[in-house]
Amino acid sequence: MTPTITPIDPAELASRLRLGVTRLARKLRQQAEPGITPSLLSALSTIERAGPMTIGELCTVEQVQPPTMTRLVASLVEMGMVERSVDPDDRRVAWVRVTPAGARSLAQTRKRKEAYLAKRLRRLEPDRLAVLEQAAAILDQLVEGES
Amino acid sequence: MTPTITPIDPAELASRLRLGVTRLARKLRQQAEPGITPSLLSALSTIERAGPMTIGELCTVEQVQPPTMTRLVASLVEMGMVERSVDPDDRRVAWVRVTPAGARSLAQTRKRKEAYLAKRLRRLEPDRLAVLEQAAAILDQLVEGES
DNA sequence: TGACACTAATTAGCTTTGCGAACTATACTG
DNA sequence: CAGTATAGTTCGCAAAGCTAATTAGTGTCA
Repeated sequence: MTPTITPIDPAELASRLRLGVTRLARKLRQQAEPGITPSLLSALSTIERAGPMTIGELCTVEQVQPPTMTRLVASLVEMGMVERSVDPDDRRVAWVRVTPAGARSLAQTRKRKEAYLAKRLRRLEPDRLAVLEQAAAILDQLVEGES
Repeated sequence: MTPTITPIDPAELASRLRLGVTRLARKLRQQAEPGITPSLLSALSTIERAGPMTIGELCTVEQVQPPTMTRLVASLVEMGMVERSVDPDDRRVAWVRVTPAGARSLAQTRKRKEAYLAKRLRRLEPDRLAVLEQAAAILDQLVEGES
């Protein structure tokens, strides 16, 4: 479908992709449940997926500076979603891990949070879904190899 | 390429797409030039693209509540990027349009702002670029038909 | 005409998220 | 042991978003 003969201009694509991504991100942000915000959810979700990890690792994955992550983690701890512990070998390091309550909340919350997007995705034809499926993987890589 | 036989689960895709989009949006935000922020640029860009428009129309396109857009437009006016005028037929309505200075700044700024993304896109193989090209269009539609 | 409802945009006040700079505590190294 | 490096934290600030309440202008209809 739509085989592209003319080479794609990365700058042009960057322009359009940036707009689309920014708007979708904004729309997703609006779907936040009361209590857990998108940033908190994103961090929590990463912690669950990547297992116990340090604040620094979290910063890298979440593309956020340390002060921001310190605050996000503090919120999650206060909510009982996450536990901190000091590394016995290097006491500067803080490990974080999801609590059972956190995992439970994550499952429920994730479902609701993504309902908005899923609802819209369900209206798409299968081949468009397939495009987005591939795009999701590419987007991940795009940000991953990072300085 | 990569024909998907198994049907794609929209919920699953929603999860991954949300993470990728959120992170990329965050990374893009960090590339802001001093002076013009991503939100301002997005609004300015929309005004240029969609011609003179009202604040309300801008809110719809930008997926933002009126108070937010009022503030963004006020900033743009203060910077001389945009001009406001009162609709003579309905004096509640405010029209906004890009000034020549705004267009100029937009061209420069856009180039720099998208350099980050374009730089990464250039590392991709053509067929991956093609996927993102299609994805960009789909993302636009996804948010467009909206309640 | 005058009262009432509706609409476009603004103002006010709050929250979240992000940053950089400066600091603390711990670990490493020569 | 002095100096340097590293992991997180605290502080203060700014941007961007929201809701609720307000202002100003339009439209309706009795």
